[in-house]
Amino acid sequence: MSDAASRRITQRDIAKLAGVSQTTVSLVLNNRSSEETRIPPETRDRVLSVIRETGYVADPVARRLVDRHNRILGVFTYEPVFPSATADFYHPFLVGIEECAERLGCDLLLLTSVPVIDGRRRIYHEANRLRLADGCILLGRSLDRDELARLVSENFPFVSVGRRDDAGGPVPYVGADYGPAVRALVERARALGHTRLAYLGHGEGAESLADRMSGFLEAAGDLPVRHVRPTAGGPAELLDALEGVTAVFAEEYADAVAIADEALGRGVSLPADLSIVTLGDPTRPAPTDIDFTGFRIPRREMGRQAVQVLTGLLEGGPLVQRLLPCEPVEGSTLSGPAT
Amino acid sequence: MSDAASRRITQRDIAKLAGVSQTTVSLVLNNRSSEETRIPPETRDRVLSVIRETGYVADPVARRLVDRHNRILGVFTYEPVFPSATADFYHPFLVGIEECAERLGCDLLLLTSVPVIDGRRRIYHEANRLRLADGCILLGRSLDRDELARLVSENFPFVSVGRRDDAGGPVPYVGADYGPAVRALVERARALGHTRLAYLGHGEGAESLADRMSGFLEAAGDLPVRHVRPTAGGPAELLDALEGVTAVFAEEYADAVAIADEALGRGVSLPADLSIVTLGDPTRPAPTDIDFTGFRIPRREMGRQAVQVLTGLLEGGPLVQRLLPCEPVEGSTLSGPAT
DNA sequence: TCCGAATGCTAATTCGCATTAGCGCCCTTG
DNA sequence: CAAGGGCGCTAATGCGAATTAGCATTCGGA
Repeated sequence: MSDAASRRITQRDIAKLAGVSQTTVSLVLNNRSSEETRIPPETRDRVLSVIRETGYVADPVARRLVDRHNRILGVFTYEPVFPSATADFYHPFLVGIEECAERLGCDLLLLTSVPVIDGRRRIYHEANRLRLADGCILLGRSLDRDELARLVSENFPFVSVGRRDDAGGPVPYVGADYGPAVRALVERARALGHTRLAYLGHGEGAESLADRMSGFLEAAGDLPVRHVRPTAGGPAELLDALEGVTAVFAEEYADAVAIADEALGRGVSLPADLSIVTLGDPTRPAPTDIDFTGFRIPRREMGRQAVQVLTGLLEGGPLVQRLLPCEPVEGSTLSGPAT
Repeated sequence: MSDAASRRITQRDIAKLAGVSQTTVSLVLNNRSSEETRIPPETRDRVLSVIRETGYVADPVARRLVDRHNRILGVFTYEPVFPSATADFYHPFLVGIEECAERLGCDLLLLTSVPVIDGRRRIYHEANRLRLADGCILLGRSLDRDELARLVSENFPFVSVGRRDDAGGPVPYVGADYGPAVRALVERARALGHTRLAYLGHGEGAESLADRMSGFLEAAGDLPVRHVRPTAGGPAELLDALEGVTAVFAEEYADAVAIADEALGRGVSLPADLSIVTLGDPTRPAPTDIDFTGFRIPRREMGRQAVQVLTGLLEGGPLVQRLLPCEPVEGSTLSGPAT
């Protein structure tokens, strides 16, 4: 390509054109006329006009090399964002992140180049681009423990979206407060007279799942509870496994839809014969007309606040761990059990 | 903060630890044992093991300073992505862009920090961050002509998503082929017997609007057409302005929804009394249960191909201008006119 | 008239990495 | 034993901007 022709214009070029030194150009650019170094208006104007004519802008890369920060925030998504299945789930987080970054005058570096190793994305690899940013926001249901620990130990500024257990030290996060949200739903079910409850989901593996499960168990108290894992088996098997249960709490929205459809297909009436409660937004597309009772994850707000916490960190602020309340969704799939 | 403690580890540090020079570390890192410079396995292993122990990774910033490119693609969105109104419209483009960037091992820099001046975002301003990326993808309904011209004249590698008129030179783009898509719909309407057609929209201002309009006019031929601009005035006024028309082609999905609702409210039956055709996806949220006849903009594919074209450019490839076909949507709002 | 201070600028260095040129060592060979 | 040549490494330099230290001027005051 036109190497010479399209070479970036540099401060040296400006300097030559204005008949001054590169230093002066830099000084003018940064408005740094202190006691020690002052530039008379004439010179300053001359330089400025050359800059205007040429349309020069400082190379952010070189700048960054010198002052070690560049107002770029990295965004790392653990689960691949494609196919768009999960994209819809992650989008609101990104919207919140972007919104706040915009307000703060930061750009976002989407670390999309991260290679997938052993079925998951890895931050650390030979061409690690993370440090191009001042700090980083980590997104994903389950983050790699070792990588998290390494980030912590290297003292790299980052914030996780979603609560994380300690990883060789406390992990900064902005998460959703699943515990109270789930408890409230379970308590409501109990108040309505349900005594045969089931938890449909893994309930472990990721903090967000464990938090739901523990909220469920707490509120269930000494009530017998059934734990149905949506591993193999289709909707039919799942529904079979729920025989006798009057209220089921579904970790995954899609699972709720699946068993609801299956139940309706069998002539079971909802919620009279079976109450179904969802514990969050769909992470997979799950088309349905049913208005499920449950709660919404404050995704956008989580994104927003994650950015705030991160920039706070960058400015030497404290390590923050914050949980945001989930918004209840009234819905129509929870009622008293048929007597 | 812990300046000294948390200072990045550099090649020099590695060099000291391994008892070699910084040069050697760099050579080992880049596998550059040529005829001239070769590293015996012992030394290489020693260096590598230090690198492994320390977890060193090269600073992408410094690297970029040297080789003048960094596999980062800038993404510049003209319209602010917030509030999420427009976000939903732009999301698919981003998904396509991200998908392709991932495949190519590129990261994406979302230029969110761009200031809004005179009601619109501007690329060129004092803190222009554009050049941090190797090249850039421009997104937005209407791009600023002057800025576009400047990008062209500066020979900065970029690709527009959406067709653009020349701006002091041809503009590389991947756009939607509105002309044929609109023509096909108009022709279908004519074949069904419609003779009183209307175009609801601006039909100018942005290339994408002008393209729709000209497709409309071409296919309308010598038929009288009415042009209704959705400026001031609510749905009622718009519908009034359509008196006597049997088929209306709406530039904006939301406008189609508005007049449809208004028409239904007045007891007009759709499509018997009035056929309504949409010319693209909703750019604003427009909730409706109506299954409009029209077409879909291949947004995701446009994003994907924009990335391909951009990386092509970066590798010295040709300037590409490409239009992708829009996918027809059968829908149920176009039928023969009531006789 | 001469010294010291204020003024207006620049040379030199730094950031972390890549790369070119070339230095010193050892081993061969005539 | 000296010359020649391969081997293994390093010094030096550049990328573009920021910054520190300090060099020339001019000017004011005694």
